[in-house]
Amino acid sequence: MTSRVRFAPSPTGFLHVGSARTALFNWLHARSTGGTFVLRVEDTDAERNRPELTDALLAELEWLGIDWDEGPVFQSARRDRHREVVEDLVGRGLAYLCDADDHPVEGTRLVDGLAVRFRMPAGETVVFNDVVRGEVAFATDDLEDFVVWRSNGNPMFLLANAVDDADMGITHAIRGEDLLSGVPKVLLLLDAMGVPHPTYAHLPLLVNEERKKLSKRRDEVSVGDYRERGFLPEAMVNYLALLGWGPPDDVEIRPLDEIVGLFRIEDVNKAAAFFDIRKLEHINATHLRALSVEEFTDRVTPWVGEAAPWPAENFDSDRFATMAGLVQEKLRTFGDVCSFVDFLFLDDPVDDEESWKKTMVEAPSAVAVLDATAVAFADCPWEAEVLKEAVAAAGAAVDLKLGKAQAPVRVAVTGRTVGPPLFETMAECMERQEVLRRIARARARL
RNA sequence: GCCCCCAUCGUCCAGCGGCCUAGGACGCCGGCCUUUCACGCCGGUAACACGGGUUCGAAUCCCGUUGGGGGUACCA
Repeated sequence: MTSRVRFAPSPTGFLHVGSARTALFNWLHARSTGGTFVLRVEDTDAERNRPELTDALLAELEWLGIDWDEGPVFQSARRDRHREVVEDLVGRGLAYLCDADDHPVEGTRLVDGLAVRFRMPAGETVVFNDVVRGEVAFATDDLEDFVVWRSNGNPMFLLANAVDDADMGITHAIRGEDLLSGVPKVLLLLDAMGVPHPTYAHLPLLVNEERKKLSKRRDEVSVGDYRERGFLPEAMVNYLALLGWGPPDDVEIRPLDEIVGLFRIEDVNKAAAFFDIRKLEHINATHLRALSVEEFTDRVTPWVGEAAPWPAENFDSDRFATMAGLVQEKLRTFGDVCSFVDFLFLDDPVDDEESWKKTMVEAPSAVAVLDATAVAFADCPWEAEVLKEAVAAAGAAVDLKLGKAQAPVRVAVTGRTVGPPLFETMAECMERQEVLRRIARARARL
């Protein structure tokens, strides 16, 4: 039998990184076993359900490259079927009506104002074998009669979940560990319906630095936020795959299709995993460097658009394209790009205080280097190699190697100690007069 | 409170009874390379929670303790 898995998010309007990891592991299992990946939107809570929230969710999945074979199926559209199952349960005495005070009510007709509770059998043990956790057992005596149908005429998610998994032929339910304790109830429902159980695999939770489940309130959990900060989808899924699973050959950074070939749901480990953004950044930077210059330039361009710190009319796409190749290997995320190229499009470079202090105030030779450089730059050929020699000579005159000598020039021209290769940048992207003006501007401040 | 789950470097992953004086990656600390930073390379730091068993032999199996987490809604 070929596997059928499902990702069943509730429509919250954004994709949580934990949900994305769950979706990814389901997808990986489907793709690595030739199975089917079904998308199901669990929107039984009508009050919170809005179509645009689902759209946002699907867009993020698509961005990550997680595609689905069936769906999205909306649970709310299956209400009649859920009701039918509940009525059957009530009819057979396996569930009963109850009022707002939770008092049982005689009768078998589902009416507004009355909820339905499933009758928990006494003295039984529900056992199941979880793919990642092994055998798990619950005593029914520890469980209470639970609501399967709400008094407002909608099914509870446990009921809808059980019915839909059964009807859709789901073979593997792969999801977060926070849902583990709901399993016995679902199993009892499945038994009552007389259908087989899917195989469960409960993934370890993603936690924050306090080892608590990632929360929307205090943690950065939105996949969309990472996208907007300039993370690549291929880096995002690569990192997510590493949370709770590891490749057998220890090669962590690799394309998704390779992971598909290596992934096995039974290799997933049990312990909670900390979402470490520093490692994500490292993986992102590595994927970034692997891009061709053309593709890098193409994909980074949105980050030098509207949000950029310079006047829009100053932007020059040709100069930026030249610069792109020089900064690609230095970025960790696309979001970093402006700080590497802003000096090209700003009327005056930013004056980074730390940089100024270190290379100008605390460097006694700064004045000499700047003056000598200005003289040399005034009428030399405007080529990287020539500019480099000029600064080297200016430095040598005061006993400084090129590394030290270029620092004040770099800060005068770009505003910062950190940036792209200086001489190439000046030769290829800047006018001689502008460079001289900036050197003079810095000189005037000393 | 009750139920369930978890426990290897700061972090993620490897280890599934002997190959472990515990391996890889991120981070961190040195060094090299170098026009800054970054990249790359070299080296270093750092862990089997504790206590009992089982076994010739345990990070690996069992029990307990401690610690952490999740669940306990007419949310999903």
